[in-house]
Amino acid sequence: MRLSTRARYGTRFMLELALNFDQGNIFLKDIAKKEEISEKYLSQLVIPLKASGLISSSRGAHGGYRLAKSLSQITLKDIIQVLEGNLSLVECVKNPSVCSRVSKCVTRDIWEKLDETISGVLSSVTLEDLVNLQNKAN
Amino acid sequence: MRLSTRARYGTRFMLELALNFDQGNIFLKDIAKKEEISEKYLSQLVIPLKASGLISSSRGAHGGYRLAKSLSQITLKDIIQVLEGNLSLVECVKNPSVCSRVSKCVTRDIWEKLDETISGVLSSVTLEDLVNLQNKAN
DNA sequence: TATTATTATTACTAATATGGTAGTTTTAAT
DNA sequence: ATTAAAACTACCATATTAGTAATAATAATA
Repeated sequence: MRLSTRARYGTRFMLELALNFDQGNIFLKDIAKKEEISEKYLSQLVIPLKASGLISSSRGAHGGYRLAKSLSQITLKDIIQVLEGNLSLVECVKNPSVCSRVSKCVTRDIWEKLDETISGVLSSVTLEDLVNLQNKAN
Repeated sequence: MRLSTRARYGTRFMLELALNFDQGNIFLKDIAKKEEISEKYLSQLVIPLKASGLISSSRGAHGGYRLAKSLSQITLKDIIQVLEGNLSLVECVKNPSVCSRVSKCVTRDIWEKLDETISGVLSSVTLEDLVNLQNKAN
């Protein structure tokens, strides 16, 4: 039950965009350096983030990335969902057809409850909250 | 962020022991058949469960497995912790020395909070609860 | 229009985790 | 002695994770 590096790195990338929301386009290269994440690897994570409409980008000189929504409109759930695909702890919760035992499986009910709890936490935290936390820490 | 098959299969194994708590030793083979889990694979999961003192076993004819504690004393957290090792979503939460950015990393605070939430849910569910759920369903 | 700095795309790779299978040994009841 | 079970040991195939590398497309600007 580990959070993937995709999700963790992607969240940190989004946080950096949030911290520089008013600066216009930010270079991926700069974020990679500041967050100590491989530039090439980060450039893979950015693809689904852009496709989902959470960020937008400009090519060429003076290009870069920027958030496509306001800080309070982007939750951790949005970000992690995009980077991990299915947020569910167990496949059968979202997709019951993968297991014939679903109807008689009590443990599934628990995993479902746990899924809901996790989603609740993740959707309650926005980029705005992270920025506030960051500012308070300094 | 998936729950491993180890954790899922192991939980179902423990639930079967709980459902047959008063029957004495239960054969792993029978549980494997009923739960449709590979017998050999299940026999690997049973090793840490025994080592942790959650179950005990007898060899030879009329051998088998049984719970080593009462139903209300075994939580899902106990089981999953044994089978997955570290319950933490992110390594740095339990083991800060793995990352030099820990002191300045705001996202880590969120992962820590999420860890606590998950632990709370898992430690609130006992085998007794699962048995009650199962009985109510029938 | 040539240059430069950036994102975008594609292809590959090494390491690790997952989900097993197979065979042998030990143990204990009958 | 036989039998039925757990215990132990050694593999193995596949998927996932976490990258690296090289190249193409794009857009500002000198």
